[in-house]
Amino acid sequence: MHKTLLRIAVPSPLYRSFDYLLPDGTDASTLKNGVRVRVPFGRRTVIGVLLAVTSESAVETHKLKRALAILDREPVLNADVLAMVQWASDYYHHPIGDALTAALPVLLRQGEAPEASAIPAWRLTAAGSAVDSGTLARAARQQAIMTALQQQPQGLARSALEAPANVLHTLQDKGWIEPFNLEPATGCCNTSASPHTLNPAQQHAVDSILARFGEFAPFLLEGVTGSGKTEVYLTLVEQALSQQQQALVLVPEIGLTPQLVDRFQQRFPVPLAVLHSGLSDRERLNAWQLARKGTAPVIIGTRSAIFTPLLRPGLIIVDEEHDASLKQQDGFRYSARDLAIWRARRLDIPVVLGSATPSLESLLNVEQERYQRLDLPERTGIARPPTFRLIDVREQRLEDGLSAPLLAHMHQHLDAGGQVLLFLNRRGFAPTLMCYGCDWVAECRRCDARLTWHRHDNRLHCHHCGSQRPVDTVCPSCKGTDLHPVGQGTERVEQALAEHFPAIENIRIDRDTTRRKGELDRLLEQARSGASRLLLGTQMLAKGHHFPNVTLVGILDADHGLFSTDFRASERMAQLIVQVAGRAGRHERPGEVLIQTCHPEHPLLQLLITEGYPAFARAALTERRSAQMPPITRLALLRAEAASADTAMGFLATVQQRIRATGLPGVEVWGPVPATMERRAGRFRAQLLLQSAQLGALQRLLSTLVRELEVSRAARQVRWSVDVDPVDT
DNA sequence: AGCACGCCGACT
DNA sequence: GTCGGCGTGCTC
Repeated sequence: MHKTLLRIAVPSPLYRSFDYLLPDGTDASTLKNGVRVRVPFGRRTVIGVLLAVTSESAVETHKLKRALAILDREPVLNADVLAMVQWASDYYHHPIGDALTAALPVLLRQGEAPEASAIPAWRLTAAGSAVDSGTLARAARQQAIMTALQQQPQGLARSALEAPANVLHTLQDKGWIEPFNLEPATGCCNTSASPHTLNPAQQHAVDSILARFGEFAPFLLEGVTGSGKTEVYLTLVEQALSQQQQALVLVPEIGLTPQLVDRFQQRFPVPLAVLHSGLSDRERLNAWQLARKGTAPVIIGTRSAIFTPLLRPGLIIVDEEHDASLKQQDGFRYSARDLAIWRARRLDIPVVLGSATPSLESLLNVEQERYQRLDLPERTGIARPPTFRLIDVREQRLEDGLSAPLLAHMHQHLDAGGQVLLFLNRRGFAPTLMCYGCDWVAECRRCDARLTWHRHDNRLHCHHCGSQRPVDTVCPSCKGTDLHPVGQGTERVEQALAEHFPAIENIRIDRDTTRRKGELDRLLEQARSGASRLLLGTQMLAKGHHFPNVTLVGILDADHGLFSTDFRASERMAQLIVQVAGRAGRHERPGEVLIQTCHPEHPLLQLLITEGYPAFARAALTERRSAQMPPITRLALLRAEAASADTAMGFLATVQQRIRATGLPGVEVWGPVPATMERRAGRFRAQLLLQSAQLGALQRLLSTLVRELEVSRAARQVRWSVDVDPVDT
């Protein structure tokens, strides 16, 4: 029997592939797995991906339809990516067609040819170059465009300008700007190959990894902030390039900053393929294509870049491997870090996981000798590590969240000419609006959450569903007017800073102040240059930015992570504290870190500040071991969401009984329990926790579960999903 | 997820 | 009389 059937992954939420007859006049022997195929599916026509050419089908031959057309000669997904997605679809229990869809650039899903093509762009005309954009002070949008283009003489992609078409056309009518096509793979090669010397630890790390080029070898590169991890990455990438290989670099969302890209761009005289969320579909396809064709030897991207096909793969780097954004939080819930390991094994290449604060998962892998650990203990230059101190705020009267000792230290450091960075992971003015008459608090109508008062628009915002409304002036409960903001957000602290330090310019960096494109860069530049000496911000400020003159870091509220229902909360708190602290004392001046807390006696917090992250991590791992929690055991969640709490909980209760009845050895079932925030955007959420010491047992249970749920009538009353290795529970 | 079929309530 | 509400079923 000839192999004449096509096994196709079709974009749908179904946990199976579909078989088709060959299109008319097609020779099956020329087909390669991974090509796209247009097929009839139900009453529609869709684009699927060829998984295999086969001779047998579980479906009777007369029921098979004929595929309409083969869209590619060469696979859009090469063998390793195709295999990786199939493995991930299995492991994360996500439908194969949907998983493959997530791996393909949008334009390829829509049937476009996989060719790079020109990008619509704008540049200045000769007349435009002569214009003083200061004269456009009354037309802010036009001015922004002109300024941007004057900084980029070679022109900017339409999508990078983020300007409405009518404004562009106004400028075109004035004869100042003109449209043109930006060719793919241009705009590279301004390399300024500076000589760089590595310190002994860096050199040792580089040598160890280089020795394993060409084979599968996972490394954990543990380097404190400022120890020069990036320089190690650059040297390794340089080596890969010199061996005609490509390097794939994964970074967390917030880590993919223009500074990082610049650093790579300046080092290598080659086109970079940069994959970030701001790209248009066309730009994304182009970057993807440059990677696949081997034109771009270096690919930098966030989570989804792990699916980029590479012609000559040589090295994978995952920076900030502990970062939660490497795990997709909805739909196809894969971990880009874990897939990177899988892919490197399949490709027989080294993979480097880098972090100043490694995940307990990776540390356990080191302990079990699955990963080789490489340490970068020293800070580069003459910088010394910062000193830590806890401030017990139970004994303090807090003025707008700032304790007296913290204020005193701030004065000291500012007087000495230093820069001060304050970290508060809460935006808005106050996280609560409370009635002092009856203790009523303003809550979201659609979520189980309090509303945050934002002063800039004087409205109450829900940070979970995005809804907002005017601030109450009368208490809806007791009709009193004694309503007060309680607690501190960054807006409130910003105001307090202005009162305490009127002579010192401060800047606030959070999602609200950086909404406009380019604003984050502008503020960061202002911080870096020292123009502002008081820096206040949320996570955005904590991750990956260098502020050489910061000598004091204040963490305004460390308590969030100490007592939480999520077993990973303390790990995340520790990582954040270390990361924020890493902003201090990076130059000649030693830094100081002050942490405000109501629980200065907390053992993990104590350990963290007295002995550092490695000691903290060892203790946390011991805790996980006695609690039988990941990474010692494996975890999966069955999540359910419905319009009513009873529906969601009832469904999970049925599933739980079903599992109990079947009696699966080795798997514990906990719950169902309502989610941490049970109601969100008007929907009720609950989850069932499945835990096992054996991955195999857990996986088998999930497989049967998913197969049953797919056809279960009860399951159609809810929205359910499986989350393997969840990062928040 | 789409998309159609199907069987009951208020409208031109 | 029909437009349309969303329950149910199916996709090689």
